[in-house]
Amino acid sequence: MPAMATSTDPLRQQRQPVDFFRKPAPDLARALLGAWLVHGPRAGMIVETEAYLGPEDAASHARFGPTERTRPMFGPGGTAYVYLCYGIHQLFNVVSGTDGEAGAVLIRALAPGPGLPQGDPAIARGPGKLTRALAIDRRHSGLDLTTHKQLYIAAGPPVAAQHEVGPRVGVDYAGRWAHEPLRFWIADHPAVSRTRTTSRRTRPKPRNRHARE
DNA sequence: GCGGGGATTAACT
DNA sequence: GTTAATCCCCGCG
Repeated sequence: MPAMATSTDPLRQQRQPVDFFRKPAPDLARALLGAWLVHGPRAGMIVETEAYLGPEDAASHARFGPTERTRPMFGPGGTAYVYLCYGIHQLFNVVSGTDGEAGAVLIRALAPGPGLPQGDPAIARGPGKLTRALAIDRRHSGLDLTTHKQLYIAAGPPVAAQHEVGPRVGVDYAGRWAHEPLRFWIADHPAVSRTRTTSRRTRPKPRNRHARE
């Protein structure tokens, strides 16, 4: 029996075409849940995303207009945008919409697939960790995911995953944009990052509060 | 040029 | 809950 997929070869046939990416970032962020991010022999299923909009979005790199770093964000949907965060971590984004219209989707977490160790659900949990797991870095920024031989997005299982919505992570500086519901994740999936802050499970003890004052 | 800060992570206390 | 690691981007002058 075939059982577990150990190769990305079958995913090659499922590559998403340009039209898939020609939608607003929030729509693409939802559509990417359950899809595969593939880099050569390694792949993971996308379980968590964030949408970043154009110059109006105070949390988006597009807020300063196109620069050398952010130019891919202003390109056609289906382009890769990879940048360095905190001087250490490479963060991978999928550009949304049409050429000239800024927007991108940050991939925040993957469930390990072909080419990755299956035993550790946290191997690609977190935007900095998944690029390391798939060996993606800034050299991939600007590549066309709809035609590149090694790096692309492939359609996932036909069943649409149940997803949840919340504010984006790490953008407290962005005023009202910090609160917009632009983060999407597959409900209860073990590979989703920041589960503690998300579900505020850290609230164990109301104990004896009636004794106050 | 210079200086502040960030779409993070892991290892602390 | 706090912090170090670490570096390039961006705005300003």
